[in-house]
Amino acid sequence: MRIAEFDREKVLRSAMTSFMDKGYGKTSMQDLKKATGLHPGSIYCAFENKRGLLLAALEQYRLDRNAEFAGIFTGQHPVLTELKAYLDHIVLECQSCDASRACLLTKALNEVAEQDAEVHDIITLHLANWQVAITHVLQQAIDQNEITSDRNADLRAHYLMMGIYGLRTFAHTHPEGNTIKHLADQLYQDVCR
Amino acid sequence: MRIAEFDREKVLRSAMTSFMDKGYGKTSMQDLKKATGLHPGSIYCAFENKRGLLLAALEQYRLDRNAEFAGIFTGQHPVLTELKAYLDHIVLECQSCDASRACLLTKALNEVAEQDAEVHDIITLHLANWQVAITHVLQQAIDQNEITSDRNADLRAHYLMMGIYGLRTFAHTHPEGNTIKHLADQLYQDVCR
DNA sequence: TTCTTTTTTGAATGATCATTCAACAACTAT
DNA sequence: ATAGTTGTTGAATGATCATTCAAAAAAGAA
Repeated sequence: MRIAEFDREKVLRSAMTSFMDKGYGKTSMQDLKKATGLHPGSIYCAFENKRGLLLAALEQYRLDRNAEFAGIFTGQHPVLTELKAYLDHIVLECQSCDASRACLLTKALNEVAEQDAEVHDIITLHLANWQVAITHVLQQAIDQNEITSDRNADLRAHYLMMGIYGLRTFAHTHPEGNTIKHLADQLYQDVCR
Repeated sequence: MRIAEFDREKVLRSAMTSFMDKGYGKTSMQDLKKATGLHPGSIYCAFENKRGLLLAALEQYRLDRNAEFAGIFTGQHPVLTELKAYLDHIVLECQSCDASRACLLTKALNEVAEQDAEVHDIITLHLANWQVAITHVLQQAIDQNEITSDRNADLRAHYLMMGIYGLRTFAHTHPEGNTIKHLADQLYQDVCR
């Protein structure tokens, strides 16, 4: 026996940012070697493939995003307060210098999912889980009479997700100023109206 | 002298759909040869580069989109009626079987714009022009008292664009049913509220 | 027709890339 | 300590790709 020397999470996060910066296709094994510090052979030993590394990175991304979500929706504050904080968090992400480093899911969805059914399914599943979580949040808000029930939680969740997708794309071409913040604020109002 | 044999618009539209289907990076010259019917040498003679072909395809896409826009906003109907028709048109596009063939601009923005400043500028310019056109439409609606002036046309235009970006991404994972239609209808209401 | 210019053809080129592999090193268990 | 197993190294491999090029073909000008 022998234990692998590298820190799996660090390696996967490095791979993640490489894939987000250059895209999956344009990220060469040399890029990945530089980014992760792993030699080609080690990558193939640990992840079988460049594609295997992508799958593992997607899984790590899922874990990270879930942790982030759980860290905001703790239940310690009113649901809507937490939802607002969640949107503000996304705005900051869009405004950060590496906004183009956007979301691994949408990047991979655009670039590889259409050619790779398994990747498509993984991403679709992850997004579906995200939707369930958001629906749950909005259902809580309805149950606690923070918002009305004339539009159900599912509909509101769909709309919120659409808005967040749009915010991210919008940020690609409008990184300056606080346009993003304004849009997010109105999105919040429209979802909770 | 000798005149080129191929139909430039047909070639560019073929290249467009190839780039949209497989992405710019994964579309090989062989793919382009099959799609356009042009041999590699001819492509290099006419467009200098694979990248030159992308630039030409982006320009053709711009022309096509502008024509489409002008065909809907004719001024023959009330502005808001035309805006509704525009959104319905986008919904149909999202629901069509080749929804993944989405928008060349957002695809290229995600895949190549971050690595290629000129492509980024071209896309940003096109999107800015689109924004101006949409703002103009909404300003008309305000001037004609079809919507209130408590939110200005710019803000409304930004929100509409964000929504359309989001619709397209959303459609990638929810092609079924009329969720897209519902979302577009609410987007319309929120923009015009 | 004949010359000139431009396009077309498709094989050749050189670069890049993912992947493999065999030698080597490190760790565990006996 | 030693055998066995597994991770690491980095050069080699074979495939793929964008690009080039020289020969052939087509069209207009003379």
